[in-house]
Amino acid sequence: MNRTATAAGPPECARRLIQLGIRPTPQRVQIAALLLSAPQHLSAEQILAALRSSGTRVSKATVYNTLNLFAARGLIRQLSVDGSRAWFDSNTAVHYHFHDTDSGMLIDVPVPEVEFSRLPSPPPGMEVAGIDLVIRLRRKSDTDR
Amino acid sequence: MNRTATAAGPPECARRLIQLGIRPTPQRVQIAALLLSAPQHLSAEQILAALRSSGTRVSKATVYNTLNLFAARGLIRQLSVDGSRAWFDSNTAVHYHFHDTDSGMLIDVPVPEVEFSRLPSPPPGMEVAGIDLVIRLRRKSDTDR
DNA sequence: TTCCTTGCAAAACTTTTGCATTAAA
DNA sequence: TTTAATGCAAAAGTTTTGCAAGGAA
Repeated sequence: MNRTATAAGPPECARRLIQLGIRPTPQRVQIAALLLSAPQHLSAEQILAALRSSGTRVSKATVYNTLNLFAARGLIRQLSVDGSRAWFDSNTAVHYHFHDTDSGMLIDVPVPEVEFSRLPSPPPGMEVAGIDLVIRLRRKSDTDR
Repeated sequence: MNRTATAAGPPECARRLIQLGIRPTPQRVQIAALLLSAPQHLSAEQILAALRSSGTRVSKATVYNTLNLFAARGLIRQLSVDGSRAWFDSNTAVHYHFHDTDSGMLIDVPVPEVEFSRLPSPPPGMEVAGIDLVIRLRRKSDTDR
């Protein structure tokens, strides 16, 4: 089973939604097609703007409802890298992120590029549900080069 | 120089604010004293409530202004572990976190408990400003034990 | 018919801002 | 006297909710 985002047209998206038990309404299929067209990070507002400018009729509430639904079913992943807004990541494979502090841009870091030689054991009765790693970047200052 | 939060009364807090070039007004000293009384994670609203219930007269705007100021000067650290609100961490030493997905609670993970044997190099012209690691926890389900 | 989905507006929540007032250097 | 900090309320930004209307099963 392919868990990473791959280019997918609306028909393929509709199929994937059905697999997840999600009724493939036009709005949902459009949102899925946009997100899954490539591995990327989009905000709710960006998705709303993109859909509307491409002629899709959709409301803000539906965008949020749909994104939350997709995230709950594991089709996408919600990220909290800065406090200002949520980012929705179409790459659901386990991976990490670079975060450019200046521009706010996110860049995927594939799993093989990070290796933990030591991790703490979770408290009793708890288990690890996932690991979020954000490597914060800043522009090199001229004096440092 | 001690960079970790340590129990500190108002006089010691005032001294520390002055060191950082921050004028030690009563509100600022109270907020610092609350946060630095122990390593902990507090939200702006929690801080406002705690100060008011202890008799300190302070406004919401001042709490936010002060927390942002403290974070900018490195006295505390702002965390984005869930999208809903900012958490302010009085432990400014480099460290990581456990995050209990159910309760929302945060637990510090000291640096020695995590070891990276491999990390990606930053893109050209960029340097690493910091690493945020959040280990998300969930209650072990009964069937798993 | 029955259930689910959508859209719209309003509400809720967190955080920031404008501005008059107050306090400190 | 001059600058900086505070408080209040309003504004701004993001996300959620209530509810009527529409559409699919």
